[in-house]
Amino acid sequence: MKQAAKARAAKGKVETASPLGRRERNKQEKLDRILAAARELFAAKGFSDTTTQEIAERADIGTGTLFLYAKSKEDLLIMVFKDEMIETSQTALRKVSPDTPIADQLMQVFGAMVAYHNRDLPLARALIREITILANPDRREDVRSLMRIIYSGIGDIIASAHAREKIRPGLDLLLVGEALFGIYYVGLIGWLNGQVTKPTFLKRLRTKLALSIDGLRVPSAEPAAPARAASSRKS
Amino acid sequence: MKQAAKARAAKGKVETASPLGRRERNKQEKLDRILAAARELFAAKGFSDTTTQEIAERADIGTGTLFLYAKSKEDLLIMVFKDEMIETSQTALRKVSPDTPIADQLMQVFGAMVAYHNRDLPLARALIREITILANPDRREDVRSLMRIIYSGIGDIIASAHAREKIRPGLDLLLVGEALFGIYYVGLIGWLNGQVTKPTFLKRLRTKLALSIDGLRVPSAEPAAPARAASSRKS
DNA sequence: GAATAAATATGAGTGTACTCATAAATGATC
DNA sequence: GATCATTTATGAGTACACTCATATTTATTC
Repeated sequence: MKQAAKARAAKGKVETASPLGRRERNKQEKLDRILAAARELFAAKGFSDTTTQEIAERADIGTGTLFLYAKSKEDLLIMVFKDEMIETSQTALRKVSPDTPIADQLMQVFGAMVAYHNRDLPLARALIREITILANPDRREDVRSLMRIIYSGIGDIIASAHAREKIRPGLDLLLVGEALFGIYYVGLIGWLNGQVTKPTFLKRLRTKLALSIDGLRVPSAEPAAPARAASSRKS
Repeated sequence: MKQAAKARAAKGKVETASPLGRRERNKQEKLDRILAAARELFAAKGFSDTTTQEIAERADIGTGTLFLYAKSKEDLLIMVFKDEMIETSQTALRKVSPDTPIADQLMQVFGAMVAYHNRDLPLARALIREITILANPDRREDVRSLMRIIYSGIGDIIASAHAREKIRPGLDLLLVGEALFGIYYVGLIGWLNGQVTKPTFLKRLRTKLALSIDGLRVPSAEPAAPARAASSRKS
């Protein structure tokens, strides 16, 4: 990989030498290489110490090409993070007994996320970082896709729990998704802030979660359309 | 102001012409000018369309000097925003009758914040934007001060309500602060996202707030030290 | 296989937040 | 008022995310 990039850089434009240019490879392959490069570099050097140049180089593409596949550097992060987050939560859920109450199931998943966060900060911070998109009104579309990812991951959990009849039918998935994300977020702040210890945080979290789930009303008038994206993943 | 800056730019280094250079002014004056310049420009052009060069020019200082008074462009935003947010919440609270239940008082304050947000988006977005600090571990100190601001503002509200005996003594202020901030945050996402209408959001908010306040347990073992910063503002 | 159109790739170029070596001002001591 | 030390100011310079005019490949039609 590195060698290929170097060769390219040394030779300048390859025109007649290699009949197999990089363009015979299809878009998916290229995207895969980009994401792999990003994942490796983010994990090795951290997000802010990784430059888009480096990612492009490692993926063996031009600088500009990178931005045909991702709208921004942060876009790359969320793409990489998405898979890991969903995988983490689903792996955690698989270990939980079906008899466990829903609140505890969610706690397990959340615990796994937290553990993952501790293990691999540079990637996990993507979620928080990406939120900055909110500050830029031109990029609402990105926010929507971010939320779709989050709802998708959390929605899967809820849907799974629902299939085991541990949750009331008709519960507004979106609402729970929001609450869980919000709790995750708020907890993170307090935690990083150093003002709340881990056990305290987890205790509070448990309380809030129980409240959120046991106390929620099902909004009967609303069709709850936005949440459908989450449940349509595997139905 | 503009003229002064222009004159400076035209002449280059002013050495003998004006015996009253800018250095006779003390730091506070300079900071005030910087914040005023930032406030005006952010409001007029928006955050991202305002350059640090412009702010420096309007404040009649060098580019580098700006960064002696604020660690970053976003730092300026949070400084400007802090005052307005606290003022907004306190003004709102002043209009509420003492007989109003605490949940409704909070709702009033929150409504004022939302109204403010609608009225002056560029500044209000600072709060969300500043959260990006979390992504940079070198700036934990900044996060702490941000949270102190938020707790301070919300803490004042709670403290005030508490003085009117509409809230149980011993209620964990920090917890409520977290919850309110989290709710604000989550609501904002859904709102900007266009997936939740304003009335729906406010209805949900009311439900959640009631839950947070009526359902919370007071953690008796904890001294609740972090919340003290909020109440020490005026005691 | 020539000609044309459409899609995709490229990297030098651009804008801007932030830095840093240098300079100026201020204060202290004699 | 000369000398040194400390604080504060400066703007040209730097680094890096992202753009855009141009080039290259692929697809299509004859």
